[in-house]
Amino acid sequence: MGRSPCCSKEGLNRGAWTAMEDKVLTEYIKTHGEGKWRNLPKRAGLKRCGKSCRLRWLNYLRPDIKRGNITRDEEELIIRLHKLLGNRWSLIAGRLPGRTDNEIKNYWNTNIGKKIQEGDHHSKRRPPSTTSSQPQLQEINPNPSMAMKTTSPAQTASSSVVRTKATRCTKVVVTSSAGPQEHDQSHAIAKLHPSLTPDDRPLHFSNPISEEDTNLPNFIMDFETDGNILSDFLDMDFSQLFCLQTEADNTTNTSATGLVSEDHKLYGSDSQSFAPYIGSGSLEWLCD
DNA sequence: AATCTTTTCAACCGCTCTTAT
DNA sequence: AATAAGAGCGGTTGAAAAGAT
Repeated sequence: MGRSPCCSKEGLNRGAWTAMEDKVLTEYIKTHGEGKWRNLPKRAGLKRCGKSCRLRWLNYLRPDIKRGNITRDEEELIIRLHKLLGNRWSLIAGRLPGRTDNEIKNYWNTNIGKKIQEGDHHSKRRPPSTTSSQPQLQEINPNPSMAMKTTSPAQTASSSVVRTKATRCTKVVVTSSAGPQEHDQSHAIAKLHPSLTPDDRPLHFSNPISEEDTNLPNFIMDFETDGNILSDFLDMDFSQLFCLQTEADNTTNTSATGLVSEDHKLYGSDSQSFAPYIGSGSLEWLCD
């Protein structure tokens, strides 16, 4: 049986998108919104497959895309979520505001996965977040988007191909030390939520899982036995996880909301939604 | 400076899942 | 219930840039 192809593919442009195509697509979506991808190219006057348009929009043109290298915190989060979810990149991406599944997948394949394979991920402590070829641009460059991506469609009026590739940058002096990031998040959380009791602990999170005896498939099966729990879990804002230490360092009498760093501004402020799970120790396995 | 090798990541492909009819 | 269309996902590929020789 099989499905009919999403488009004839004949007479369609393929490969890298031009600035003009980006502009047309962006304008169209601004006016008409997302969706109806199959018909979109025809309506917008693009010689592209609908799937290609969707991908281009989701992975590059969307206004909320976060530019720049994956940060250490993001990498840790990816590793933890991957431990939990496996290669479900879209789910993982859903926990990292502004990051796309494709970006995370690529990052995993080129950095984390490789490290793990090479066995230099043994040190459970924070791995060198970025490989030698991936310095922390966000900590160095005030405008990471310029370092990471080339000109935006708006900047290039021509219809030349937009080179969106990141430029590799290996010779950078990183001034910030990694030391303070050796965080003990559960400690920080305990400081933030001293009032939480074991009664707050949801059933399915009551047994922290050590790295050694985690049988991931079984664990996920257990995890998924209660769809509501999983749903709630995935609704949490994991991005707040790596905000907590900083906050604990900065203040002891504020709630988990009202985070002020640059990244924090991007995130929602409902860390309370998972605080009960973490504060009770239920998710300490996620924090190592 | 030229050439080769490695790395990166945008884009493609094929499949599955969801929704509409 | 069956079928098709639409949408989304994850794996893979290949062009281009950077590094090595």
